[in-house]
Amino acid sequence: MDGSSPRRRLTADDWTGAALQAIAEGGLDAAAVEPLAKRLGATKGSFYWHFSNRRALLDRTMETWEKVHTDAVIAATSAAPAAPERLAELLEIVFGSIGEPLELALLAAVDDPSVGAAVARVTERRVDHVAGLYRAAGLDEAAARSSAVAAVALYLGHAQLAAAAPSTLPEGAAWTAHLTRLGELLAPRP
Amino acid sequence: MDGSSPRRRLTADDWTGAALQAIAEGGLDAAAVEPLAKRLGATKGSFYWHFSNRRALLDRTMETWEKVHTDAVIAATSAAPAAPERLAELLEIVFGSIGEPLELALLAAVDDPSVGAAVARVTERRVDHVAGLYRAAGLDEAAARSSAVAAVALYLGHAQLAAAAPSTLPEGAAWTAHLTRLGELLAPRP
DNA sequence: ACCTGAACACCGTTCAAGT
DNA sequence: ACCTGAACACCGTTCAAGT
Repeated sequence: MDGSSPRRRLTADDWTGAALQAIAEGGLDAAAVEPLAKRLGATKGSFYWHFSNRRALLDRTMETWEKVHTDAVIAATSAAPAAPERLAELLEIVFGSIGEPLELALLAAVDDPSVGAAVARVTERRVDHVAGLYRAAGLDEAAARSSAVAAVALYLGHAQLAAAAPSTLPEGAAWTAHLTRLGELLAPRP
Repeated sequence: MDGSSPRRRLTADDWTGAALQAIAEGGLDAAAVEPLAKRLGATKGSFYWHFSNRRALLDRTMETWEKVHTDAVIAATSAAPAAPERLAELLEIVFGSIGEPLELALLAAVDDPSVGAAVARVTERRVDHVAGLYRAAGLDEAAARSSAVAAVALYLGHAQLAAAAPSTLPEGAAWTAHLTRLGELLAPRP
């Protein structure tokens, strides 16, 4: 009986952790100071000791997400040497992560400045990374970048369809395979 | 001096019109009852005569957008007979509309139930329409649908990149042409 | 029929006061 | 150093009262 219930003193990480959980469960709006305080068994006044305002909380929360999530994805896809065969593998990993509640909630909330900026940074890193793979597969700089942007756009659009209009999506492994094949098609070479 | 400034009595359409304008300018949050009332020179009480609550306003606003926007796009792309050559033309029209402030604001606000539902319905219609074009181009039902979903996903993702990380996008007509070419590549046929 | 004005709830923010 | 409690502003919502 120690790490579970109402501790007396809180850290900033307690607030960002609660925020991430709230966002995954109820969208960005759920990360409101008063509800979070209730969830943590504290008062709003306590919050304002750790953060200057709600915006600061969201910024710090997105920083955390950025580090944990992006680094994980990039690490997972850059462990082995870059090669044409790795392309399909990477895209499978990327397209396979579609549907995580937190990521869907964040994509749906790019309206918000903190979320929008973080998603933009993460997206840029993804594009860079995928462009590197296309380069390693033999494309020149410009073609690699165009193909990478198209691949990431396809991924983002698919995630949005999954979130906003799931009934439109074809189902099953055949569709995933189709998407993966598309990722390779995006590169304009015979 | 009649149709311009502070009329005495307002209609529901005045409120939805003001809402659309506010959303395009400042995002969904800008469509708040009090600011809209100020913009229209009325009180919040007046709003609640025309609508039961803010949600009802957003629903009706999205209905308006749905009719005006989608019908326009579909009409513009279904006037001529469906044919393989029309595919590139349609995709050019669709990809060309990327960047309209209102559409970007709505895509960024799919978080909201009213906006999310409307965007979902519009997206489904777009998929149906594009699938019809792929069928007319010779694909069978399943392949046409997969290709249509992929094309729309590519469109949505591109719009999201334009909104959230514009600096990532390659520039100019060459890139638009690349996208258009991709739309055709999405259909798996030699 | 359409609108005003005052009221209340909820959440963001501040701050004096407590431990 | 960290937190409570009361206060105030802003926006959503209600409603009695006006025209």
